[in-house]
Amino acid sequence: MHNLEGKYEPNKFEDELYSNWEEKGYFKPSGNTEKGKYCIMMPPPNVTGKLHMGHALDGTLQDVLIRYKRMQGYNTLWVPGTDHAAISTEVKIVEKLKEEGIDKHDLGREKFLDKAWEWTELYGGTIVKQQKKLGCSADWSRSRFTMDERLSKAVLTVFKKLYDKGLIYKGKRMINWCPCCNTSISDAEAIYEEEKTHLWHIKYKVVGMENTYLTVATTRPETMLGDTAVAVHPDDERYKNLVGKKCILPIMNKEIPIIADEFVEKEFGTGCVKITPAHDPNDYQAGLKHDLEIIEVFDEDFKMNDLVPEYEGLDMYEARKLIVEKLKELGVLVKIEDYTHNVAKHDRCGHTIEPKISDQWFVAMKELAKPAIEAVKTGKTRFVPDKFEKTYFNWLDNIQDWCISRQIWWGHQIPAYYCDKCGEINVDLEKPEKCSKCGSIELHQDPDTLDTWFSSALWPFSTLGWPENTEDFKTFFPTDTLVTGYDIIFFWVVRMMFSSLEQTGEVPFKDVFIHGIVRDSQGRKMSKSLGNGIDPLEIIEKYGTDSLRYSLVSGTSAGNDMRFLPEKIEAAGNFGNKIWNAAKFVLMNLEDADEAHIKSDFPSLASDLCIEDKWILSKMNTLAKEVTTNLDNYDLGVALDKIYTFIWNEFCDWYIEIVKTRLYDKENTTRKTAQWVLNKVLGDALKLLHPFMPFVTEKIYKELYNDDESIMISNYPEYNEKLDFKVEEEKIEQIKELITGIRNIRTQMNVHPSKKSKLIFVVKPEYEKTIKASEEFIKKLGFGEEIQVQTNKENIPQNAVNVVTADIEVFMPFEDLVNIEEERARLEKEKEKILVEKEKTDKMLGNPGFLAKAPASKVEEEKEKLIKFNEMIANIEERINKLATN
RNA sequence: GGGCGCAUAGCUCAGCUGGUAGAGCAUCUGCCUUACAAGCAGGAGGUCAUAGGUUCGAGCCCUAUUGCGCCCACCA
Repeated sequence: MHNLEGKYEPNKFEDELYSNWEEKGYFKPSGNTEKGKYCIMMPPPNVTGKLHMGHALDGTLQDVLIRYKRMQGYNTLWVPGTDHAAISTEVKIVEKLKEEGIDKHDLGREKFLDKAWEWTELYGGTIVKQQKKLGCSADWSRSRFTMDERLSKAVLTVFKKLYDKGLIYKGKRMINWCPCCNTSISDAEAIYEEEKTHLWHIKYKVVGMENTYLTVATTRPETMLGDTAVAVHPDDERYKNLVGKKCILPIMNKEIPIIADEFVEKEFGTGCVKITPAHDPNDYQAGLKHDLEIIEVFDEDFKMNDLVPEYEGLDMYEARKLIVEKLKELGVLVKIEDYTHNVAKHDRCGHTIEPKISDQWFVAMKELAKPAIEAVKTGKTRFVPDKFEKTYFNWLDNIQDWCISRQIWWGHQIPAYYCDKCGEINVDLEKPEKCSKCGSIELHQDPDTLDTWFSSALWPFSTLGWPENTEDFKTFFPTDTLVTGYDIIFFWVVRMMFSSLEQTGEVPFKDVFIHGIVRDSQGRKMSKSLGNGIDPLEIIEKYGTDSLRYSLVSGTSAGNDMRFLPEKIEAAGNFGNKIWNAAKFVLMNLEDADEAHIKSDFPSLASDLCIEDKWILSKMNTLAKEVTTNLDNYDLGVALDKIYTFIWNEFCDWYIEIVKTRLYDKENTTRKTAQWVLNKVLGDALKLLHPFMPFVTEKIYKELYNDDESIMISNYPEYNEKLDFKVEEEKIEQIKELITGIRNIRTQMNVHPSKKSKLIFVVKPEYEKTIKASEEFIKKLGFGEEIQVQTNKENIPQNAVNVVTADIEVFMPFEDLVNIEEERARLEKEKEKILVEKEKTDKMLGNPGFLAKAPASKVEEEKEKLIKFNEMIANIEERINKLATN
């Protein structure tokens, strides 16, 4: 007796199956080295994060791949883990402390970090539990965290190596500063948003010239206090004579030079730019170039400093207001224009980023980028789909040095120790005993921490134990596939590439399988602020994990965004239900089966196979081949849709219906064979489907094979030449076509299902046997009460309607078929349809170019088609003529 | 400003190296047929954005145009 009772209710068995897999240790590498290894590193989610649709998609794709490879016999490893997510975690903790009325700085670094670890331990398990709920078959025993001791060691090692090589340096640069998080951030962390503001036009008087002014346009009048020049384009005729002179900076009443620089756009505004080297990246560059003084107008908190006592301590917007007032008063404000421009925001907190000159640590990118570009150009690492190579190159070709220091506490503290005496920087994994230069023991560590991506950049090898040459590292590195969204190619993929090449000399992964973003039903990004996010766990709760996974993969293609539609989940659930019921049917009919026979190999049965058995076996065989190809090419959506079609539209709709007559007849000699085929085909179908829908397939598999073995470590179906039955396939396809035709006519004629008719088959001699062998199921599916097979057209009743396929003609006599005209019309329509098809073939064959240049097989195919069309048309015409004579 | 992508059935999307356009949902008709009404059977619905070009043959390759989207740069 099987246990597939009642309806398909995934939530009743999914969790239990998962625990079982985990207990059995199926997620760990098998250690079998015969077929080679296959390794994926899971992109580590934020340790305190919650599973969202993006994770669900990413996790599902990886799980499909890893389960597929595992079943194929590869020594598979999928390493999971979490990321400390420096700034975003620190922000969360600061907020939480604030709720408790505690200020970060009052608490102090040590205690703050204690709190952070507490927090990490408290919430760190959440996302892991959710990933398990998703069915992820990752090796949790190898789970890593970016702040683990071993991973931290890798981080410090890399830092020191790069520093010793001169690829990490410290310097004063203009960097992005987030006034909200009070830290520097990298270019990649800045996102741009359009914002409405104004352009203030201010005139500066030129020194030594009566009534001559330069008018500058600015979006930030408050920074004018720090202006140290006005720039014009060197070719700008309007101002050529003024270059080299000075003008007077209003309010400050000081003379600043008028300089010429090509970065100035003549067409923009007035063609004059005020230069504030301290607060604008371009101005900073100009300042360096022209050796201008750098005057800051803000203090550390971005309040006005004491440059002008009147404004000291004001917030920049208040200061702006007052300064604009003042300019008006002075009569130098020419006009105020509405203006929209892009403003840089911090991707974590959304606060406007300020350019700031600051002492920071950088990774010099130029040299590191070269091998990373080369590795993709030579195909050592390839992107799927390959269009993302362009994105990758585009980023690397224009790469700037990477600012890696952050003024926060949660993260890897920079292993640089300053000598209090001589100022020497000592970089080492641990605090040196004394300064390497002067020998002083007065050393203090740089308080800054590293950008969170610095540690994730090492993920593919640090998780395997590097810099130690561990067994895992030797076995699994370089990894095989990285699965990630296109939105983090810059952040992560690029950085893993150059880090791995620099540290290990090898690419971190062979394939980068890129997916898109999961959007809502209206095509919008899911976001907290919009509140349009769909919680994957709610979907799982309601429809089961398999349904979620199905809907995330079906009908999708690599690299493209997808919309998450509720209807799709429904469809997925229906599919689960369909499989469930099909399995129930099979199990029911296998209850009295001879187990040894069911499990026997194919060859001993070959002679017993009926034509429909061969058809479905052959179909399954082809499917296994195609799905394997598709999965190897990362066409997961295509593979899944093929499996779906096979299970539903071939196996359920046809094969099961066909074999019912054999199964229900206990005396039937081929009954046992039908049982064998059902068992075999369902089993193989489950295996093909398992990577996508692991739970329902496992549940059924266990019932079907009635043993302890898991489908997840069973052998993935492989193409087998012996199961290739092209001829039988073709014959059944034609019978299917015929049955469909019969049903079609019956529907058109409004014949109730309960009314049967005699079916007279007129066939070519080679089909006589086939039809006779298929008599029972044709009768059942074609509503026949009796089947008559003949090779000529004698004795066909006058009141019969007919269906024509290439090789077979079927007549259905209906005593009460009254309207000859209707039947004629139907036949004419039928003929029209075929004529349309035939015309296309005629056209191709009538084309000398086609005959000359198309492949021979294609031409043959067309010729055969033409013959078939002609026969079918002749048949129909004959019928029409017969009707006429009546 | 630079780069990339998309436009296919009412909707959401597939469509492998060019060879007579597919799915799900929605829709229409008929069925509670002993696995499944979350189902079965049968339909209807597409000049593959537009205009050229290459080819015997173009949804697919090339060029231009239109519309939409994304990424990078950041002109004050």
